[in-house]
Amino acid sequence: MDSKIVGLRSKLEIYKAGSGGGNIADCPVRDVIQGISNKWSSLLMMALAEKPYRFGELRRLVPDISQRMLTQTLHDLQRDGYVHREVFPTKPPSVEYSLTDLGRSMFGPLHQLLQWAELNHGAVRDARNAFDATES
Amino acid sequence: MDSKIVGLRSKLEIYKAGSGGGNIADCPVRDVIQGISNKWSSLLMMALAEKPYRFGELRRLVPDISQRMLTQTLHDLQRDGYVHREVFPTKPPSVEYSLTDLGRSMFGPLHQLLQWAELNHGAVRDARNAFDATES
DNA sequence: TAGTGCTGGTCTCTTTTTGAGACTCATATA
DNA sequence: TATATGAGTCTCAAAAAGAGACCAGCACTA
Repeated sequence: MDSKIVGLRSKLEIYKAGSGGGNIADCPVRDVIQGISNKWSSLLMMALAEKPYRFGELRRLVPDISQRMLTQTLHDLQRDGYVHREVFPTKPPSVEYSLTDLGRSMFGPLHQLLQWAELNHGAVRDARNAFDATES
Repeated sequence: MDSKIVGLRSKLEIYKAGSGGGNIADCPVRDVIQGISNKWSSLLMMALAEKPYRFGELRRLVPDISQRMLTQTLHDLQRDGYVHREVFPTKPPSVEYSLTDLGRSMFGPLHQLLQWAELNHGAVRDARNAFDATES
């Protein structure tokens, strides 16, 4: 590993880190990122960072997610260790989803990104409008 | 961890911010996040954060992206104002992609998330293994 | 007692998105 | 003449996502 001065170190090495031969295609960091870089993950993480929610509550909170994708995204987040799923023996049984410690840990940096988006969505919208105006 | 001061305010409000009636479905923050929460955006942002690259260089750098998705993702990143595209009149003409100021600004928080992934991919892998062991 | 609603899903079908790979075009080199 | 190059586009197949019906068990209502 040609790790030089930290600041000059290729940022791509983060993606390559641990992948032995340096093949960027099968890299653990990329694997982790792709688990949370999909349409619904960050939205559900944000909801659950506020407080635990039940399945139906999440569905009402995010009206445009399909039941199928809600099930699947929660399942994936649970599998990656970000979300805890607990069944309560009510009638009918209810299921509560909450963040794990790992999930809260990951939400830290994710939250920074969300705040950036909150501060800069105007700039992004302007860039889109400018781009769309010149391309046509 | 991410609690006290900011935590009293509903984190969901970031997603709702600016959407008037509070409908989470058409929210500018969500719109921005979904522009960068896809399979290839963060990977290309990371590459371009290192230095500008040409189209073919990016393709070789990320061997498992299709030419079609590379074109499209770069186009989307350019439209959102993160990436600058410059054509040089060589023969055949070459095209260089680089981050804009907005892109570099966004890469700050994104980089934090990537570093989290670098530090914690072991924990995520362990969680996956544990989950896969118990579900079967 | 039959009907209705609640829960958290699954199943199937259709539409959208992505991937694989051939093709373009003008030039340069073998 | 044949082939390579750079930056894409085009077409077709495969995968993923969306829409919406359906399921089970129990409680409440008519």
